[in-house]
Amino acid sequence: MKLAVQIKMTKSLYLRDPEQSELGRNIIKHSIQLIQKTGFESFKFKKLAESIGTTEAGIYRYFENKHKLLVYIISWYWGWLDFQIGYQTNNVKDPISKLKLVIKILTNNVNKDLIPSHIDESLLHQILIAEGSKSYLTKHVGEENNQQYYKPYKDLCNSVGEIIKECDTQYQYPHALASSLIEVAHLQNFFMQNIPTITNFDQTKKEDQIIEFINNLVFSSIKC
Amino acid sequence: MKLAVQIKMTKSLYLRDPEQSELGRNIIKHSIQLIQKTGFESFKFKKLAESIGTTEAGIYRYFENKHKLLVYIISWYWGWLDFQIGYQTNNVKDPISKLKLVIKILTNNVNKDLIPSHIDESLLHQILIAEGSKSYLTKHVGEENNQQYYKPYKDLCNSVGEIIKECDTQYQYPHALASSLIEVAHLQNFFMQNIPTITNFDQTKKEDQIIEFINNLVFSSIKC
DNA sequence: AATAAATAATAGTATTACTATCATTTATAA
DNA sequence: TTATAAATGATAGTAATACTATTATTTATT
Repeated sequence: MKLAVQIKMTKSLYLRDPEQSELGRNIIKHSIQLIQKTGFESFKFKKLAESIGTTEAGIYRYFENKHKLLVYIISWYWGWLDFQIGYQTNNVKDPISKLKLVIKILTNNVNKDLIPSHIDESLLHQILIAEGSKSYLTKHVGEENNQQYYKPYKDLCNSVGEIIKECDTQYQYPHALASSLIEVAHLQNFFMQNIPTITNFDQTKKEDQIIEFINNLVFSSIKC
Repeated sequence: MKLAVQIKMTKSLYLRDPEQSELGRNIIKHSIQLIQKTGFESFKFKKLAESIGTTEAGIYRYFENKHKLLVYIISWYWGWLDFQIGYQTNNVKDPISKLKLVIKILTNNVNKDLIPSHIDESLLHQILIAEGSKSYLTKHVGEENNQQYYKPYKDLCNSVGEIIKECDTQYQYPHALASSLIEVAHLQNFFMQNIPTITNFDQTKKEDQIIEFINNLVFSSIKC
């Protein structure tokens, strides 16, 4: 049996743990496919149920509503990225090389080892780009934050912030820079794909220019 | 009669021009209040109609759906900011001072002269922060871009990009930097208000630290 | 005064987001 | 094995929503 990582999830996000059953894993798997294909606004529990071969009620036993399901999926990915950063930078000593690797991981993650088999990493990456900010852009962000919905995201920002601090102990805004670079990586990818005039990136070159842009942005700001 | 600016809007966004009638201006005015108060997801044409004292059908004669109304409002604000930049930097010669002023305007716009009386600038600024990216984060972004929905946004990115170029003619990513700084300004403001651990900003200091953070980010990246 | 345009009033429809109920299957435990 | 509980399937139902359609009334224009 293939080794796969377990990402710790906030219990308040689900009613029944989707990782513990075949139906649960199917909900995650098909949600990722459907959300990526149709966009979150057109994503309906009824369609999801049909594509799995279960009923709406079946889904509702796992997730109270589709917003929580989105937050679950997005959080899972933040947790996954945070794990990847720890795992891939494990034996990198030099903080600058470390931060460069982190930027690369955040911009176009490649390592697909250890990912649970029901999760399609590249679809999930596309969801992050196009739907990620919808997880926190709600009127209930305050309560949801209190209920730890965004813990994996905050942990990730913190991990990246710590590496920034290693590079420049004097830098005043490590967390703001961390959250900015994470968001800018996704945003510029979205713009490159959809509104290319407001970027200077050529889609044929994939994420390479975005990585260069962010490297320049980050390493000019911090003194190292 | 007070002087007010006219922002040129894309015709495909509305069925009837809301600036040309009392009802239309009321739709804009009350939309801004309601969206800010309840968030876009809970914003309903029925509630909007009630608060104006008209009927749902009345709103639908101006806007096909609430997404178009959101894009209209957001676009109006991009147009307004673009105008503000031109107006306020008009007699600033030094490109660096100009760019600093632009960053300030984008982060917390203050000048409320010339704004049409039915538009509440500070509410609109809050909407930009919390709902702005929903205008383009849709599966139809491609078609909507073709229909010029984002023209004011692209024009603004272009104006800012041009000023960046003035500061450093060699810099490779002026548009990407422009769109990034616009978005980061809003994003960090949102995080400061709602998920403060992922920023390094103290809300009591308002936007001053955000401005400093972005100044540092931008002026380290470009050589000047 | 005649005509057109904008608005108000009302009703109706398909879809959606959920809740409730009960029967059946599957897992667990005595 | 049998008893029991837990998970799932099947079906139905409801309130709210995002629109569309129709007709009457008011307001503006010629």
